[in-house]
Amino acid sequence: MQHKDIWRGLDQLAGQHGLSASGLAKRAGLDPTSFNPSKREGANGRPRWPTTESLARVLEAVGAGFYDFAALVEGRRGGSAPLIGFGQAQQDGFFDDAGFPVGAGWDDARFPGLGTETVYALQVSGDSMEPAYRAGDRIIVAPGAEVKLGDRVVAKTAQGEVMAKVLARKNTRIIELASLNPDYPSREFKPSEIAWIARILWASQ
Amino acid sequence: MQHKDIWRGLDQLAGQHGLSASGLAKRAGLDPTSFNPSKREGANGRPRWPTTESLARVLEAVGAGFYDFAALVEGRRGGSAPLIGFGQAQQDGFFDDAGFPVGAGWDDARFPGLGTETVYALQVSGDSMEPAYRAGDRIIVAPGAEVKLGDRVVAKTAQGEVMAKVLARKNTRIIELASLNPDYPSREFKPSEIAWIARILWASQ
DNA sequence: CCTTTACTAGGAATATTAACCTATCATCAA
DNA sequence: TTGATGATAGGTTAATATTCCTAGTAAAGG
Repeated sequence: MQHKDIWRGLDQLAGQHGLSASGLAKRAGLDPTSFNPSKREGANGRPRWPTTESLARVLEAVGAGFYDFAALVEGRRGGSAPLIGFGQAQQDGFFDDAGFPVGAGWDDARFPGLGTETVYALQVSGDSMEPAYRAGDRIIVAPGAEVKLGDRVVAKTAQGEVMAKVLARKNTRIIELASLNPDYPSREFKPSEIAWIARILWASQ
Repeated sequence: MQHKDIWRGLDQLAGQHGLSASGLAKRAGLDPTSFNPSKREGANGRPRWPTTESLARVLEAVGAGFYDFAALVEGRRGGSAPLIGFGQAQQDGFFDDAGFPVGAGWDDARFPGLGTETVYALQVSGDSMEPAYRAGDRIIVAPGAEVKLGDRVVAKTAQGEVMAKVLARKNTRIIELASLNPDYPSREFKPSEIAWIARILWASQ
């Protein structure tokens, strides 16, 4: 996080409420010159950081949350995390001594299902889905997500059976659902025999 | 947002990284006394607000985001979803016609790693981790999470190797990491040969 | 067009936090 | 048990942000 990110967040917050930075400061009971663009860096080029007290006053004045403000500052929504490949993870500089991610080499990856879309979880019992899913595992399912061939899915038949499978084939005449365990045979259905198919996004470990 | 919320957030952030507030300040290159409980209010009772510059340094030092910190400050708890078992899912009344969850029978389940704690993602390449993880899969790892026997973990050796395993045994003399594929043998290490172990929370599907 | 208000730059004074320092107690390792 | 380190309280100094003020330009309204 850079100081200019905070200033940008303040500008965006002001904009969301139809205000200038000056107007935002005024509404918060601060001096209207407080957030002047010219005052965001000192004459020596040193960045000026708005205080958390000023931020709290501003957020109070426009009825916004700190969490919402932080999303503006970071230009991000929920459901993302730093990401690298296993290969890069072998190199120095990606983890601190305690194993936490550090450094600039991490991408920021959005993760499907972890933002605001509707998801639900199903808990596995028994061993009928091993080795893919063990008893007690929880899978996160996104009913609104696009489903492609090869995706792991939860499907419900017209008869009411709910199962976890792999979508092997889907066309106007047939829906083939392969077993998660390749030792078991695929099952084929007519489209009318399937009530819905939803993509599995995540499995707990 | 009150000033004490920010201090609480800082304390929680410190705790997540196994630090005291003093240790957190120190790690951020600030004076270790900066966040002393005694300095959070002035002698006249006026609240003291940490500067955004100090926050930025702290977040940089522990690799956390401003957004994550804001969630701590506001006590926000993301990362939950409706949950039922696969058995219940066979019954009527849990899904609408399009497969979205409906009805009152769903529990609300919190999901580790999907709220505010620090997590990162590693992307799998190649087929060396099948059948547990396929190429392109992403696993979510929580460096601060408690690790128990039987957990799937990412471990880094003192030599720098990073691997995904199952924690089979851990005591003062030996750390045994079992392969995710039971056809492969376990590996045993002296504790000094392991730099860190972090729990895998989720695998993409 | 004129007046008022808003926005912005810039400087000095004021207020507040961080840095620096000292001291004490607690914890950990040898 | 001893010594080193960490955590905490508390005081002083240095650094930094806000407030207050002035002035110019822009925008809005009559």
